[in-house]
Amino acid sequence: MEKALHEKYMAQALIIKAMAHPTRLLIIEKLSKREHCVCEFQEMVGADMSTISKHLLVLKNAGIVSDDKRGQMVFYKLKIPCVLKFLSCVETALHEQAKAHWALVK
Amino acid sequence: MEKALHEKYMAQALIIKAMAHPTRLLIIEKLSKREHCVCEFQEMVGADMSTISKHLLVLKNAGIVSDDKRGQMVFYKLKIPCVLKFLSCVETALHEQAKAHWALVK
DNA sequence: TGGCTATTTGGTTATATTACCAATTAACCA
DNA sequence: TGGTTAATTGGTAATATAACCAAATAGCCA
Repeated sequence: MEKALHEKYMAQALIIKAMAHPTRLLIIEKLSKREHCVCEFQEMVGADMSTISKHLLVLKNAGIVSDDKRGQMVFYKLKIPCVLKFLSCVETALHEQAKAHWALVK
Repeated sequence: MEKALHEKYMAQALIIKAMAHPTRLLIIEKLSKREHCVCEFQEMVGADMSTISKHLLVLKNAGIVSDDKRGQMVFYKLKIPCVLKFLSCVETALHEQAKAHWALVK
């Protein structure tokens, strides 16, 4: 593959890879409604806070979320709302798959 | 996290993870124009054919592409075209990031 | 049938990702 | 100041991913 082209796909993959984890998808979906602090995600997910913090770092490094420290809490918000359209595409695909699977079973 | 919710995010992540690789992004983009056989991708990417074949398997397992054997060749085509909208979202985000970075440098 | 081509599968190794725990940093308040 | 809370960072171990080579499969044609 040509170098410039490869770098384009690398950059795209970086953003997409950042989304490719169940916990991070939950985070993105929650942030689409309103901003949240780290502790809120910890309650929702039930993992160690350091784990949540690292997931948020991945999203931040990819440019998907931004952070804002207020007092001792850090609030995160969604920077690229268009990723949600993609999630609905994925949801549709999953429904199609379920339907196709069901048709085979019958 | 509640079990049903976690499974929803797991299923979504499976599809997204399948996209999260430079070679597979190239494949998706090429397939958005027309179907291609494995050997065409090998030429474009320059990797071992077994590597390409495995990338295509990942996309197929995720339900993103379908395959069709005709003669000794296998043709792949895109099953979920809406993933392309997402790629344009990602492209826009990358441009924004580049702009923001440029503003800092100036 | 035997050889040629396209593709897949199996195996191995190197690298990346993720989760947890422990330690650190930073802000707040008594 | 000292203690408490929110969050991040560093370290480690388990697991997943990706690349290549070699071998197997399947279709074609002489």
